Amino acid sequence: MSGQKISGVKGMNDILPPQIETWQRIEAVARSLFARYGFSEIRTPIVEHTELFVRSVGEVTDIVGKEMYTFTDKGDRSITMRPEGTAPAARAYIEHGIANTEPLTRWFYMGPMFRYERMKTGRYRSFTQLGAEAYGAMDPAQDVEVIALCAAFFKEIGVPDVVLKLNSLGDGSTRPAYLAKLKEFFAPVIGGASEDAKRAFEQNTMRLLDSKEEVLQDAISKAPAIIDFIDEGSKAHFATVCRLLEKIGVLYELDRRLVRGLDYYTRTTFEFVYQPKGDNALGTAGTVCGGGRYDRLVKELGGPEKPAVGFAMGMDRLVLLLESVKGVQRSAPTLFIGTFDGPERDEAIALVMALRNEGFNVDFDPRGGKLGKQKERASKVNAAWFAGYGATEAAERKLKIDNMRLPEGAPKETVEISLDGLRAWLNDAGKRSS
RNA sequence: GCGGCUUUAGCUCAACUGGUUAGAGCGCAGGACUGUGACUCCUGAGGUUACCGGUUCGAUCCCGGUAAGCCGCCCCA
Repeated sequence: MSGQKISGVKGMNDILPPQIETWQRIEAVARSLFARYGFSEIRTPIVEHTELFVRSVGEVTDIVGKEMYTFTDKGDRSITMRPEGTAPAARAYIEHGIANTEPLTRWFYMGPMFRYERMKTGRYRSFTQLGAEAYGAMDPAQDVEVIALCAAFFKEIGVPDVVLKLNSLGDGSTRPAYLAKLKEFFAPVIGGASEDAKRAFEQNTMRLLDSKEEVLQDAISKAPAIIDFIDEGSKAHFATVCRLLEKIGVLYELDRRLVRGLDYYTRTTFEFVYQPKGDNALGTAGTVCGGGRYDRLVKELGGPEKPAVGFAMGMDRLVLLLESVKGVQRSAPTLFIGTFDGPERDEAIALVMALRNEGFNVDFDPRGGKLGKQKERASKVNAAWFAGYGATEAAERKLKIDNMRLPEGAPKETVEISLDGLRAWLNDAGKRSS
């Protein structure tokens, strides 16, 4: 009957304190930075009609082929929990006729995505993406703005060792010719490869280029690169993207074999990959951000002809990465006030609440108890300062405040502050302790 | 989806080739200090050794299954 423990669903994790603070920091930096770049936040539902993803992401991709959480709702509709954010954003863009009200639209979103995959570090069934979409600009400056936004984000958040990889897939006009060449090239060696590779060969030949299979490595290194086949317009576009990136000081690496898994990409594609010198906290899940241009997606989904560029970042991976380089940081109160039983306790509590309402980070122990225990508690929550408030303090209208963050073996440091001067002192102490 | 590894207290890990009351550190709780003070000392509470079954006189240890996690492939953020 009762008492049976129920665990969470495999691959879907809870985020609890103190780890939540890393998430909130990322979210805060994102909101502020994206706003400065002119991007507005959108929120779309977790689920969409299955058809949306089949048509945009591509029928033969693994995402659509075997990784979607799809179910039939009570109205007999086929519904899918979104496996990515670009298609829902495009759907909303079309559905609300945004193209009719503004020629240029820049959006971003954050939220959970769902894919039924084998679990690994940095790869979950429910994962969170932070993505941006820019509609309406064909100019290479738009590609560059989006890429620069990513680079600025990594810099601001303090993620080291991410390198930008860049490639161009062309506008699609020359792709059939390229694919034919590629198939021809791999045909002699594909026989010795795995079933996975053979399936890729048939259905999604470009994917072979980032296969890790031993028998294919030699061929991969010599395989024709799509960038040598692309149309003149795409070539010029790509050259400008590269030139502008150099101009604004964003470092990149050309990666002739960079192909992306979703069907809708055209022209510029890019990835930010975590490549530290030592241990890699992400293992083989090193891609932290992937994006590119998808000039035909909006039209293919029934909208107007509108070019677009965007990217998606894996926030779970970002969190993992930040924790591996910075550890988990926990916010702490500036001042912890200890209370005594007696008539002054009400005053002490009122003081705590008043200070909080004025914007100060002040804590106390609502359980009361011995002052020693309260001070222990203050130490546990890493309070910067501690002061008892009892009969003496109430009478003298001043606090004796102890420094709780003294280095090992240092002499005690206690300051006496009048209640009237407390706000000014806290302002100063808050700045120094955070 | 394929191959390999792992699972002992809330956390990190012990326990000789299967042998009886499964340990430690951290954390948590209490006391020394019957309320002006924490980082000291003492004490305590937590385990059907992931779950189900098998072999055995006897299983944390061996075998099978299930679940969860990890590594590589695949895929991708």
